[in-house]
Amino acid sequence: MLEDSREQSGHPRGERDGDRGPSRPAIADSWLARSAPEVAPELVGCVLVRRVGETVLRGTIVETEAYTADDPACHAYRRQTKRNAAMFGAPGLVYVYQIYGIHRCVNIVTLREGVADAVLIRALQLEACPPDEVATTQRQLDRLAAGPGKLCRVFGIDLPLCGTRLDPAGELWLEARSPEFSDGLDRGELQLVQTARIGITRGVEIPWRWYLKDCPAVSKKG
DNA sequence: TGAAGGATTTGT
DNA sequence: CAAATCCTTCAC
Repeated sequence: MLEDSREQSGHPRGERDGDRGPSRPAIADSWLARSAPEVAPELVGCVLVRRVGETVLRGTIVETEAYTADDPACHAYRRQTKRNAAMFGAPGLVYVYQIYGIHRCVNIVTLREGVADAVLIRALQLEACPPDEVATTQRQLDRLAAGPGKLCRVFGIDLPLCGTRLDPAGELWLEARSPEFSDGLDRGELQLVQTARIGITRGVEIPWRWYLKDCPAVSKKG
């Protein structure tokens, strides 16, 4: 079991006390062996964990989108290429791509090897400000990972991670929803909203975007 | 071999 | 609403 990184002394601001709880169980590849539209809403509430050296960053997923092999918006819709090859891999692989020459976006590959299904992680709710970031207000912290490009920048997710496997012993992995999050959904205190996907030109009508209602860390408008 | 354009973000 | 910015993808 992975221990949280020890608290670094000397961070005068931005650190909060919410990062000491026990880690949730890591999500198994078998759990991801379902179609992307099935997995995507269930990934909301799960935690994306990133380790870079001694630093461990955690963020609750609050917005996702699903892409499938027969979906015209999918990068792998036409055929397998060098860029999208990871999407054809086994569930539990990571697919990272560069967009507009500037940003990176990260996907979780689902379903099964040979079929290009993946879930785009679009926004994270951070519990604490990463050491290299600046967030003096709660609002700034909320917006730090509010978007697929922003969360990759904050988590240091780049192209070398493309094709690697989610692994609690590695640099990137997923943890299951907390009981509190699941209870919140059960009680209706937390609600998932399903809408059309954002920023695409094909498959525009397909409603495969999910986000946490009223969450301040969701990209654009909730 | 070349050009178009993209699962975005930011500022005007 | 347009720029930034780069490399994959697809057409010639």
